[in-house]
Amino acid sequence: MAKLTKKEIIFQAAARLFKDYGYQATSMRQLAKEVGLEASSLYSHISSKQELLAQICMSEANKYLNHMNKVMKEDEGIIDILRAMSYFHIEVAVEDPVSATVFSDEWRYLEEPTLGEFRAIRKEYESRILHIIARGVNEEVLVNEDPFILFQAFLSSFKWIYIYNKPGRALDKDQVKKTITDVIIRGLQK
Amino acid sequence: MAKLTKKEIIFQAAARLFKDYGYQATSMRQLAKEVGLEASSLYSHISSKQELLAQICMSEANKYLNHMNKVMKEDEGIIDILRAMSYFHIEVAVEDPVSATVFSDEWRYLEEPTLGEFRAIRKEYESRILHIIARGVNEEVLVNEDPFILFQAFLSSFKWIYIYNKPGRALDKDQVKKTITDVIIRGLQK
DNA sequence: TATTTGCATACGAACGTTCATTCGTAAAAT
DNA sequence: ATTTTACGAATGAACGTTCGTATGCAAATA
Repeated sequence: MAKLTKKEIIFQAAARLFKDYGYQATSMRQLAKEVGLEASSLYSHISSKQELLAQICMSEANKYLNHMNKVMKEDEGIIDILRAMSYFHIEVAVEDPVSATVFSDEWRYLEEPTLGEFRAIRKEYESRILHIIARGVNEEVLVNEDPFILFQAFLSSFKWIYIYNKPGRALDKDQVKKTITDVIIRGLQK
Repeated sequence: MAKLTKKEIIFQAAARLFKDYGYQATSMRQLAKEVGLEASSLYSHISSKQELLAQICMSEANKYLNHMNKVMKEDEGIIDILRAMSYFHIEVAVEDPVSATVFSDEWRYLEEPTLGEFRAIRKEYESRILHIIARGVNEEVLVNEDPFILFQAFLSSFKWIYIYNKPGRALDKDQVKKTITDVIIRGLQK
């Protein structure tokens, strides 16, 4: 286990608190207590509460986009691409449910200009998935329905995972990957 | 259109603000401005901010539970029950996306004892769906996978709808009902 | 006249953040 | 080898602001 800097410890604790209580409901004093400091001492390591949220959200957003770039390059069939995307989403959700939750639920408390950057990355990412699905519909690999609805159905399949992957009730990663991916692909396929 | 009392107007505005900004990030002064009052005047109609959240969440929770009771009584086949549940979820999400969002995302800011009551209703509701799905697996109507995972896949299908049903981008209700229900049922079915 | 509704004002608490200062350590200078 | 300088880390006090809410009184409504 690599030794974490205090700054990393703070970010990690912040992510957990943001997930458990929400960004707005988490106070800097609460965060300070969590890492064994006074509130003011946090500012020796970070510049603002907003910076904490920004870094968590942006690094997570880039994680998704980067992976997308890898998968798309391999130029496989549509089903294979969707399957790979599904596996990756579930992998992230199970391995780092804390960051995934903050990324998913708390990004709306980002302020400009970070909010704009976040939205741009997200839009880029989503429009690429939408495009793949639209192609799948055109090529009659997927069911002949509105691609946007299918796209949302696809993405929403992964949204519950980080929420319900609680300690003591840990999900088997491979089982979730297989089950969810099979269910959604079967649902979308013609 | 029935004429709304001021109290109803306040609740409606509160739900919209809670949805747009979150419960914690919505201030009573903001809400007051929304309904053309001063903050203090709100308290002639309601007793607390928490009451607003409580009533919105609880009435929505009961809505789901009541409908479940109707559907279950008819004692149809498992696929028919799941199909009816899916239609109902989508109906609610499209018709009242505001309350549905608050119900779905903001309930965690409920305080006791309302939080406990809410959780109880929700648990009752979800365990019944889970039970149906487990039966479906046993009777080999649904795919032979962990019922809990299938249950989550089912419920998550509806979570995106209220979020993306924005003005100017309204979704066709019947189309969404048909598409989403078909996708999820096909995915779950053996 | 009695009751409801709205307002101005005020409250204590909590918020994120800044500030001057202290402490311990490690590098630099003597 | 000893002293000086520099610096990162941490602190408690305080800042201005905003929060949800209470109170007392005026205006509107019944």
